[in-house]
Amino acid sequence: MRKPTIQDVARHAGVGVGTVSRVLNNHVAVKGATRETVLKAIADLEYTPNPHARRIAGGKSYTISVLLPVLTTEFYVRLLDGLESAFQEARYDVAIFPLLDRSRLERYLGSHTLAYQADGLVMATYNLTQMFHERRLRTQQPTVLVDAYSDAVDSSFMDNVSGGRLAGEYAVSLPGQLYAVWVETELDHLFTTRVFEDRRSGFLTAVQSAGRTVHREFTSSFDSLAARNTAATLLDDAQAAGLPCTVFASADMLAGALLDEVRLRSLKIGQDVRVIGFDDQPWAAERELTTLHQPVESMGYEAAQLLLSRLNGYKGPPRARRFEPRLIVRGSA
Amino acid sequence: MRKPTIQDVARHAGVGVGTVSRVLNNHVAVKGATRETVLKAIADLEYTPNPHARRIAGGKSYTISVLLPVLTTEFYVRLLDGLESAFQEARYDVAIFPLLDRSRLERYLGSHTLAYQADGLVMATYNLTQMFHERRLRTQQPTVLVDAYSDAVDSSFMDNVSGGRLAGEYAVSLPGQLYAVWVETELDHLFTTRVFEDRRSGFLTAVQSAGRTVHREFTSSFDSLAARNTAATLLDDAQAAGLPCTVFASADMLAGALLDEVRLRSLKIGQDVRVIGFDDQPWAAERELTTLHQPVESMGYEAAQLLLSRLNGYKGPPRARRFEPRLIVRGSA
DNA sequence: TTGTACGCGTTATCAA
DNA sequence: TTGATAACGCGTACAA
Repeated sequence: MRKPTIQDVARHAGVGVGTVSRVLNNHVAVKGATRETVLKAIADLEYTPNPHARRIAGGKSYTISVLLPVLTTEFYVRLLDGLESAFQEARYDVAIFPLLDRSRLERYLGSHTLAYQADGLVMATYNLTQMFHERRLRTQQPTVLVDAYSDAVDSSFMDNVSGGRLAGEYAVSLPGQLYAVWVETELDHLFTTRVFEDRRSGFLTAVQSAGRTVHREFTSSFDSLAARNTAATLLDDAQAAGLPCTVFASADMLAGALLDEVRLRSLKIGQDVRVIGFDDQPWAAERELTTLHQPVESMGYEAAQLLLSRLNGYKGPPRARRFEPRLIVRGSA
Repeated sequence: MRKPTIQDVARHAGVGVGTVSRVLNNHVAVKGATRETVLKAIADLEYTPNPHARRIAGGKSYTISVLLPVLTTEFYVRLLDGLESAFQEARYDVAIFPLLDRSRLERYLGSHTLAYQADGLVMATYNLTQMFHERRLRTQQPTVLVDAYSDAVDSSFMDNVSGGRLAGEYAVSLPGQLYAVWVETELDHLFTTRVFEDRRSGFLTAVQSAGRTVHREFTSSFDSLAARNTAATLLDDAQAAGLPCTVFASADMLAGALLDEVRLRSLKIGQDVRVIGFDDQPWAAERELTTLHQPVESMGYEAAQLLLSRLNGYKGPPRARRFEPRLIVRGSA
């Protein structure tokens, strides 16, 4: 049997196709009763609109491209949840583009591909808008940054400076020397992010305001081996300098490595060594990790709203939506 | 200025729209001269066909969904190169779906989304067809497996048994004890792959045929920290048992960790410890790693061809395209 | 070998 | 508030 069309629904409901379309798109000018009739007909026939027909009739693609780093972090799953729920409400499809390599990115956005057809772009973590200015990308769609900030386009992001500050303020209230571990910014100047610099500057500010200093800082790449090595080096230093100590690990992954290493050395977490993470990964609760929780879904949802308003014609200057992290105190600190 | 349509091209070339369409779709019945005229008009106007209009007129989506594990390996970049080049020739768009989590997969394929609309599915590495049988996914599109095998659907894959055998045959020709490191198969029975079992069975077969035995086997998760730990444990054992030894590391990443650890212990690579990897990652050449090279692009290209033939109506039984790895001998063994 | 005309399933417009 | 109908841009019979 053929897939039902809007015509079938209209006939079944005894109305015109225009009315069905209006119901589908939540137009105001539909009487409650007829709306019900139409909705019932849609359910009866198990009708689903043909997206391609919409796209050609509407002159839009009703598609948003989301450019994502290739990382299996819970973070991006949650971010997508927020983005997708907002776009779904507005009947937009979401196409995900993993940022596998630079040449692929240029190819994707350069020509007649799906991403190019998209009505809007969401860029997560990396601010790729500089490529636009370099004229390497010709894309002109409305763009929103999420988990990143720029004064050139709309953005929705966590206040990482504030997160660092919260960590710092809490850290100085604890006894012992202060340590910090940062994540190395990526080498390619294109795929770069400022979140770790921000966390650092917030943390240092708080520490200085309290008249304290950070005993030693470390930098590690975002990699479990590097994290483990860094944790070992840090603890060597701390044990030599004398415990207790408090470590701000600017990502839960780094904090996890520290927890491992502390256990390995039979030291007491939350006593000899206090650890503050960042992210509140799903495992953070069971490992009793004190960390900063980010409202990731909200951040995604809001980013989507910013983009949707542009698609609906909003022309104002770039807007920034700043979200605040929350310190979750658990056993590790 | 408005985006040019097929009408504009026809007018500019002084032909009918039908002719332009035929040129676009490589139909045979077009005279060489008129084809040239049309092509020139297309170039002059910088015309690009509207994919949505095609989709509705043709009744197909001209889109292929590729389901990929979220791994930044060179492997998947190359695989996509092969897939995309084939699909592009046939004027199909490719949508990438990162396998972020299980629920997202179900959502993607479950209803009115982009993936569902696709004319065909490519599944890389993981064989998700069992979900279809469990009726968790209702998708009925033609499907092809790449880097995985199943007798239920078309597949294009490397002969990992043969790769293991090649490694084994070479390994037994070298002096010293034999070691092997395997990659732990994932826990979730859904996201699982047989490639490492296959490499193992091929390797063991070759070793046994030569009347030799593997001194000790290790298993590591696909993670640089675990790889490093495994490398250390292995070398402890090997140094105690007496060098030289030969190690088959079933993935270059594992081999790389071994190389690091060997250097750390001031042992001689290719002399005290011989290492054979698998994958031929870009860095393998400069690190002088003996490894197995996979024709990844070809594998992707062929997978695409298998799927395209189904889309063009081919109804035969599932076909398997087997590719052979090639041993690249370098300094490490 | 080529041009014309119709149909695909929507949205948008306009008159009722 | 609604229904009829004209686009939207392309593929494809069918006729020439």
